[in-house]
Amino acid sequence: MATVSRYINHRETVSDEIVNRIRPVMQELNYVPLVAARNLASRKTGIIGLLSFTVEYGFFGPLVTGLEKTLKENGYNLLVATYPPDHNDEIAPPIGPHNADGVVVFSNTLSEERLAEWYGMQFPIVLVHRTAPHSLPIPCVNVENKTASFKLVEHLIEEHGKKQIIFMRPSGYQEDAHSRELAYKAALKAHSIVFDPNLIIGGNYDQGAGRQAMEEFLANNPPSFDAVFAGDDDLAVSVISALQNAGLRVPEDMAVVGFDDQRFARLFVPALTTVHAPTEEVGRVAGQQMLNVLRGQPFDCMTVLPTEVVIRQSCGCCQ
Amino acid sequence: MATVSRYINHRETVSDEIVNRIRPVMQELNYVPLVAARNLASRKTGIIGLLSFTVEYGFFGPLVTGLEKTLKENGYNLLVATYPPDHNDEIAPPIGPHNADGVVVFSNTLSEERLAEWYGMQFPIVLVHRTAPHSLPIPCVNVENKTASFKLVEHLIEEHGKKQIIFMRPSGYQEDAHSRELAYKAALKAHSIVFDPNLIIGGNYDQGAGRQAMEEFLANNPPSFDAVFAGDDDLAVSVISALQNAGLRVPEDMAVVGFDDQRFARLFVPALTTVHAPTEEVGRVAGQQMLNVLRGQPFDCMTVLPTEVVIRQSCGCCQ
DNA sequence: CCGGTTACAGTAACCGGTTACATTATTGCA
DNA sequence: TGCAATAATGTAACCGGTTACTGTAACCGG
Repeated sequence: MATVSRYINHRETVSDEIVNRIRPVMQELNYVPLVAARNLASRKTGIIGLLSFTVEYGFFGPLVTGLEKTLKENGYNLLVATYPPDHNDEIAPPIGPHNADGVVVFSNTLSEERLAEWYGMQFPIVLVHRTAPHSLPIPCVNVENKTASFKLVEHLIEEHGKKQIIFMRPSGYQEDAHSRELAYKAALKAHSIVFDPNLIIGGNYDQGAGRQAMEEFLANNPPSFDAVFAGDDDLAVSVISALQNAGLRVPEDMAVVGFDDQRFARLFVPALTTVHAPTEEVGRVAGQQMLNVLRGQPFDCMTVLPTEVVIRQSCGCCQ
Repeated sequence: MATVSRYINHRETVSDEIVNRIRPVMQELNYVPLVAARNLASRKTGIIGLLSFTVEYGFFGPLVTGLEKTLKENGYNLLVATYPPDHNDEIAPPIGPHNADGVVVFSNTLSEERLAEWYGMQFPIVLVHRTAPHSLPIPCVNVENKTASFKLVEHLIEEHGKKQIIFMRPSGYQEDAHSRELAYKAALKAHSIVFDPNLIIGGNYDQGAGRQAMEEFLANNPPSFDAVFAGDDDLAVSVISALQNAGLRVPEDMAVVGFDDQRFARLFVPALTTVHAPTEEVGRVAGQQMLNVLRGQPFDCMTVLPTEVVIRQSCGCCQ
């Protein structure tokens, strides 16, 4: 038994003779080791969890692609669970030390106490699009939000002479969104534009309902703005839809820009001016950092992947 | 030990006295049963797998939402793995009897032999967007493709006088696409339009590259068509993009319709005329059928969820 | 030729629960 | 009151691997 185990796991050398004895029998019996038994004995599950605040966001697909690829190549499976904002973190999360070897967290719902608890028991964690508390040296993978957002807003101001720019907060309002908002304010300030708090809208809407936010805003305000910086592309698209419904032309009357450069961004009409975020790469890097932690190898506490402003048509360029 | 186990699993009645003795200790010890141990002893994993040919498709998010919700409510976790067409089904799939209690299959890559093998060993399977071989009475969950597609094409013919309608095959070319194509041909026939095989294009392109397919087609052919039925909304959007790039207006010069009614469909400009497919419901039903199989309860071998034609602008209506 | 190392194979404890079965306490009824 | 039936709890085998440790044979240099 032990020898077969050693053979299967390639842990120690097994003589050719024995191998030749084992292999045909395995074939014949169609033998596949029972994962549960290995798990119990080895105290490992071969599973990495992904705790995500949603799976609907356009971001999710590429993230999983990158993550799953990296993990699968290294013998791990991916367990997926949503952990939406309304989830109660008092009760144990669906994925944790009891059923996984590590968890990638893409959710603000998981409390810092829980993170600290897991960190304390040496349970591997990787955060994506979220920063760890200072006291916890765990890997975080983010995209560069500020510089790109700053440049994007600057583009609206400098190239298109926009002065009254709305910032629309994405629903869920993750950390990313906050950084983008800060950069937006910084860009205004750098160009001596007074920040108007009334021009920050959204934040508490369901997915895809940037349209609703925009419609409500239009209903209550005369169009006292000339551009919209939507916190992500999903939002940008629905904002454009709302504006056009209201009889405004994009980009002629109103510039709209987004963030993420999701798949449809280049296909939309008008093609979205946005910021390209390397989402699949986020997944790959998160997977790699997780592997590093699992193997006790050094890892980066903070990875910031580069982003790039992509100028297309929705800002008014390239007509 | 046994009593604690019984208490935790609520399998048999445990006296209040013992419960009051167990509970505080569990609290104090922060006790969480080790899943691997329960798995080994109970010969169950509490995990349902999802084998999907891709996770990028717009379909994926809602499917997972519905599936995960149903499963989580019943104490199961969701293990996700891609099983793309280039995957070799000779080697054991990443998810199977060795590490899950059942698998939801959304991929053509998993061979019928494998299905038969699993069925033979009583391993629960649910197929989504795929039909089981006749010999295997396992649950399949599909959406109604034919009637809706027929009506959609009929709409193009009757309301908009279209006669040369392209059908664009989605990449991957799942069963759904085939049904839609058949319905397309049927609709042509019903209106005495001769089917032109040159008007079937696409099928082998990467995601989002309906644009490429369209561009190639345009390059080789003068626009000898007046409408496009794209096999799904992803494709429809990229087709529209390609047409507009080529100087054609949609819907004035060319009608384009899709299938799925993905989230962005109503937001796109022009808003997509398409067929609404209840994707999240597919996930829920698939989850429910899986539960039925797991519990030995009766299940439906074929569920066809209703779809509905949604007329918007890309066909030429509602201008 | 011998003691010591090396390479491999075998043995059995162990991982942490579940569950069949045995045991004890309680209840119901003649 | 006594005995069978029932309910609650305890005991220990078992799930199927991994791995520390033991045993054995081949190999090595002196």
